[in-house]
Amino acid sequence: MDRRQQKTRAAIFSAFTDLLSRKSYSHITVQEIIDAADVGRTTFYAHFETKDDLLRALCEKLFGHIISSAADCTHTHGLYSDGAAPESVFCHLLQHLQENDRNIIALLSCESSELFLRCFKDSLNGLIQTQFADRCRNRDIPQDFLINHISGSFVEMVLWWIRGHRKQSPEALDRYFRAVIEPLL
Amino acid sequence: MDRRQQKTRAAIFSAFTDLLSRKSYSHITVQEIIDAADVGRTTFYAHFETKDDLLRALCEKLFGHIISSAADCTHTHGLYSDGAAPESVFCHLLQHLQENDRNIIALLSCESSELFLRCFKDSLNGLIQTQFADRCRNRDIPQDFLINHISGSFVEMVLWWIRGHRKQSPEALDRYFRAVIEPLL
DNA sequence: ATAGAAATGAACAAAGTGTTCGCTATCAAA
DNA sequence: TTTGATAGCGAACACTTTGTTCATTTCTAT
Repeated sequence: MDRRQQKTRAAIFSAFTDLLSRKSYSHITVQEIIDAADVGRTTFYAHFETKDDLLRALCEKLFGHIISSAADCTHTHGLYSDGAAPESVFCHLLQHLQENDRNIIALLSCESSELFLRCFKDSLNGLIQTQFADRCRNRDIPQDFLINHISGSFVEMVLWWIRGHRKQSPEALDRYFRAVIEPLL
Repeated sequence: MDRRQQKTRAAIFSAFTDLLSRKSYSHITVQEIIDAADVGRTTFYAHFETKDDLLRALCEKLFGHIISSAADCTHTHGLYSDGAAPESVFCHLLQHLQENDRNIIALLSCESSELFLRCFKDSLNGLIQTQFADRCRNRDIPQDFLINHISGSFVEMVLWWIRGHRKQSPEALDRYFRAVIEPLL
């Protein structure tokens, strides 16, 4: 791909992320993004159809990366390394977040975090579904209820963690999470 | 209060709710709300400062009602005195939703449901805190983690339920939920 | 019946949207 | 190094939306 394209695309993403940390999505104008990214109006619209399209692209980039990275981790380590090693997909995800992977934390703590959280959960749901399908054949609770419960409460936990300024280590959080989830498997 | 005020306020809420079922919050214009509610432009701005203000007022009305009703239920036993009396606050909340209380379902299933879900969870958090504060102090899991886990996964469950077209009865849902939550208390 | 409150519609400036057009700068490949 | 193609630029565009003002009409509470 043309270097120029990459450069403007990156500038737009960066400006957008930056603006999101200061004001809500709906109050950000395309004009502001253009000004902050210092690109021509025409250039913006050559890359993205609308502001919504930009948001979609950003979500895709962010969560596509983090989820596929987590999926890779399960191929090499398995979903849980029961007992012995402290490594779980959840811990892996949390560590990625802790490292502020691609400024994802900023987006999950911004005023419009719902947008990203919802997207995060959707991505996560797919991951959990493929990885957990066999493991949660649980008594009288429907499987998709359980899948939803796991991905839903993981996302809610992340939000709680971030809102509380990430005082806990990923490992501690992982312990808490497993304490509330593992009894169900 | 002046009847005219109540009437326009209701007309605006109704039009807004109606529009939300068809398009996303950010794509709804004040002009559309005005047209749908059939009120003057000046009248709208006499009632609400902005579209955001209208959203806030709507959330307040909806969740203020449902939560305080649930809180009351815990004090007044015999509200539903037949055989299928709700045994938990959760069941009570679900039954309220099932009765499509104030069109709340429409708002929780609309394109912009994140906005309402987040507000729902915030209201719920207060309720859960008062209800469960004494019951969940028995572990190496922090109490506010647990409170967040409960309200968070309840809200996520409601979303799952609504997205799946509410096939389960409130009672069945309540059983599932208690199955994943009660082991922790 | 009337004073005060509420609703109305027209008009307004300001800001934002998404598009077109002609021009320039940059790139990749021959 | 030349060259054709691609990307970016900025001005201008017609358009919509916003939030406000103001004079006027209608309703309501007492």
